[in-house]
Amino acid sequence: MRSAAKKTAPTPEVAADRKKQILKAAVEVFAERGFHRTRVSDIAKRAGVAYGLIYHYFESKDDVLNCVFEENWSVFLKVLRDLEANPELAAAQKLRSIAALLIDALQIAPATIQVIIQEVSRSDRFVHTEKVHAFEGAFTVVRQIIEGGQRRGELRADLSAQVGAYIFFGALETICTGFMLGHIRCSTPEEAAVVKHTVELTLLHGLLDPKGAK
Amino acid sequence: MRSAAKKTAPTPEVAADRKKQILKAAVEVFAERGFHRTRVSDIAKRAGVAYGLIYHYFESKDDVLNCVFEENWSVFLKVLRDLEANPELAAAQKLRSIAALLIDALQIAPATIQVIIQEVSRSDRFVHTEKVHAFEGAFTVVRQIIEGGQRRGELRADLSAQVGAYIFFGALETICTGFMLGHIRCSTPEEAAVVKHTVELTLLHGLLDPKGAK
DNA sequence: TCTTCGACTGATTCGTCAGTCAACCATGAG
DNA sequence: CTCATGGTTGACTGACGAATCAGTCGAAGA
Repeated sequence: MRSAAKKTAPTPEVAADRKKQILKAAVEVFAERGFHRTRVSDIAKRAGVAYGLIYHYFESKDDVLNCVFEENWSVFLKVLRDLEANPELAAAQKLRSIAALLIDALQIAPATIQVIIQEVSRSDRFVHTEKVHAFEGAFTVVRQIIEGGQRRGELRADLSAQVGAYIFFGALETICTGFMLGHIRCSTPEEAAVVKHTVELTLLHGLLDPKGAK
Repeated sequence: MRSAAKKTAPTPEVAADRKKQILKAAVEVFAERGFHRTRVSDIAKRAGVAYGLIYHYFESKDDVLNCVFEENWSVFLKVLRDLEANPELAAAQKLRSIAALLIDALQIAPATIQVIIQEVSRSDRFVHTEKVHAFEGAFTVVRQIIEGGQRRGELRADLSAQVGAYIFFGALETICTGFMLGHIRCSTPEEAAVVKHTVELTLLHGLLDPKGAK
């Protein structure tokens, strides 16, 4: 009981709890069936809540997806921005950290990652312009990291930071997909280390064997 | 008027033409609005054909998408397999060729690429298992190329070929996405060259500047 | 006790398409 | 000329699912 609230607080955080409860259920079913194939009634059922209540807390089905996205993406973006702004770290180290962040997140909250990657980054790209902007935010950070590294001579200057950032993100995104399909294992710290190591070698050092005969 | 047909050719290839005509229209509208948001009537309208005729040539709306996919993917896959089997080429060269193939295709048939990437590779992954298999085909080829390169000492042996293949494909996929969003320009040979060059440097040589201070 | 307020319910409404089908030509054969 | 064949048409139907809304219930305040 949250009796502490003065007279004007009948349900202080109950509402917040309910909303979270619904969001949690939504993430689960979205991850299982995909946004388009889940009915609002599926979310309600999973949350153990009446159909109509969804519309008490959310504008629409789309709004539910938006909330899932915004709640998580803003956190991710903040971490990214902090990383980028840190002058102590080399560009390579920043990129490594981002990759590690995502790969670790896969173990902690696979469903959430899956929903964001599959349902938000993709679906109806041209309708939800705001989401494209959100992605651009993260994307810009990576581009800036690369550009910074190039200026300081840490990274190759003779490539497009723009395209490089796309490659970096694309690599991570597809690893997430591979994980979801069960093709890439990274559920244990050891497996995750292999993946991180491969990302580092491939993107930072290159696939070519430096000792290799040309 | 197609009066040319002799007596025994009422509709020999007219049917094939019609089918192509519908497929072409379908690719266009799928690219514009996405599979889910296009109505069958949109396809019909674009093709300048009656609604019902779609169902004369195709089982269902899904079947239309399938045909788009299969017609193009099989071609792509064949090229990939031929590349992989060529003992003349170094692994790096094979990977370069694949990247070039895709980047060039972006200029020739952007809508087709877009549909395959956006609508097939993504949507309803777990429903259309056949498509996952198809993708695995291409994906396996890349993994084999990497493994071959590793065996011959051309590529680093201390990384997961599986994950590497995912990174490679992910990079290319996202470049396509960037192109579709208008963020990556590669419509002229010069622009395409920049992109190819960046792919090569990033994935084969690594982002790190070899001269860079550690 | 009575009233208010808002969380909560779920049957109903309403729009949207995918897919069907009966009728319509055009052509070629008898 | 007549019939048959098969491509072609588009109005129609049936299902599905998002969103609504009239109403229930319980707790807090008067």
